[in-house]
Amino acid sequence: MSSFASQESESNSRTLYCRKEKSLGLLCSNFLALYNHDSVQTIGLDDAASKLGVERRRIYDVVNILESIGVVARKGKNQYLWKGFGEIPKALEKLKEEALKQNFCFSDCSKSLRVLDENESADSSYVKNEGQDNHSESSKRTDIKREKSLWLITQNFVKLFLCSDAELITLDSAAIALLGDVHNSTAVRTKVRRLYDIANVFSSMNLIEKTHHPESRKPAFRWLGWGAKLHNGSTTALESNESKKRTFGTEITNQNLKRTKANSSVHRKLNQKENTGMHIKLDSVEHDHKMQQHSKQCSKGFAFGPFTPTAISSGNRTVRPIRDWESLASIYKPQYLNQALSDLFAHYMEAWNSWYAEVARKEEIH
DNA sequence: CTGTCCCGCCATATC
DNA sequence: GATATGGCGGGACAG
Repeated sequence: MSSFASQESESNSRTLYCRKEKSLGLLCSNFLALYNHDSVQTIGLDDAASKLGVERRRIYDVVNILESIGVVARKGKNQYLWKGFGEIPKALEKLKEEALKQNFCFSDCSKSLRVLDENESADSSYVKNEGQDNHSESSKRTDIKREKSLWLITQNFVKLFLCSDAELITLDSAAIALLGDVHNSTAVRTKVRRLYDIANVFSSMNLIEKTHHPESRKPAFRWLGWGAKLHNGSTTALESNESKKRTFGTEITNQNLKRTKANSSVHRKLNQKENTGMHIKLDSVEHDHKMQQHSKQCSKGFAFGPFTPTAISSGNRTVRPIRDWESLASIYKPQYLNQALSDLFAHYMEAWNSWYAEVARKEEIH
């Protein structure tokens, strides 16, 4: 059957389609801002989808990524539990232990190590150890279904950072490392797509940061971590302070505008899946240069103001009243509640504040 | 052009 | 059967 759903792609839908407004990172920020309250216990997927103004499929993406670092946990059908950011340090610690245990570390320069990874032949001793409390509530035959991509990829991606001495990782190298097959270009491309998704979510949480290699100009990501970036490699520590609370504001809510799709051409392709066995092999390791200045992206999602859910009508009306630019500007002002982070970016904030004050003054005069 | 990555088809798991 | 979940990659976007 042919479904022409996009009829009104005439002059009406001439609207400015902005890809950024639909990004997973923004959606994640909105999601976090929506549920990061102490009163929140459960998260309904339908509720989230409608409140955030996105289709359900996207909620799965966000939730799966967040689940892999402990922020949420699956409770049941359509239901997730909000665990909070306090779980992140624990989750990261566990991931690191796991990674070390399974030889996940890669050194540098094309050294391939194996990661014990189960094949689908024998599904037996595969426990997900979900939750930091390991009490007797396992061993049910509720064996976790093959935790496929996103959840696993995310965890492995994190492990890559946690165990790597390289602080800059390109998505290509990560994909190859997580794939163990340098040759299958299609698989690598698909993996890279997923890594982009994850990277967007992590970037919105400031777990990682996008940069470039010093002179390679190649895009790469740097691990920021959740807490303070401590230089001495102290393994323990990790005093879970609840003060590490970042505010995830929402700038522009996701809208329902659709990308102008030409036609729903039914193309099919036999797919092959061949991601079993993992070889860690990362190269292109560069030493850290000095922090380059102002690598902030144009749209920081920090805000301190109250979250304003879309509250758009369930249809595709998508009328969002744009506030005045002053409040928008205030929203754009970076806000770090974390002490170390604010320390790190103090000069940024200073520069920003002075600039902002100047602009405000001029505006007033004007 | 390359890099990014949104969208949604449709396979699969689950009810 | 219906519904919930999410793998996957085409191809639109951004620079």
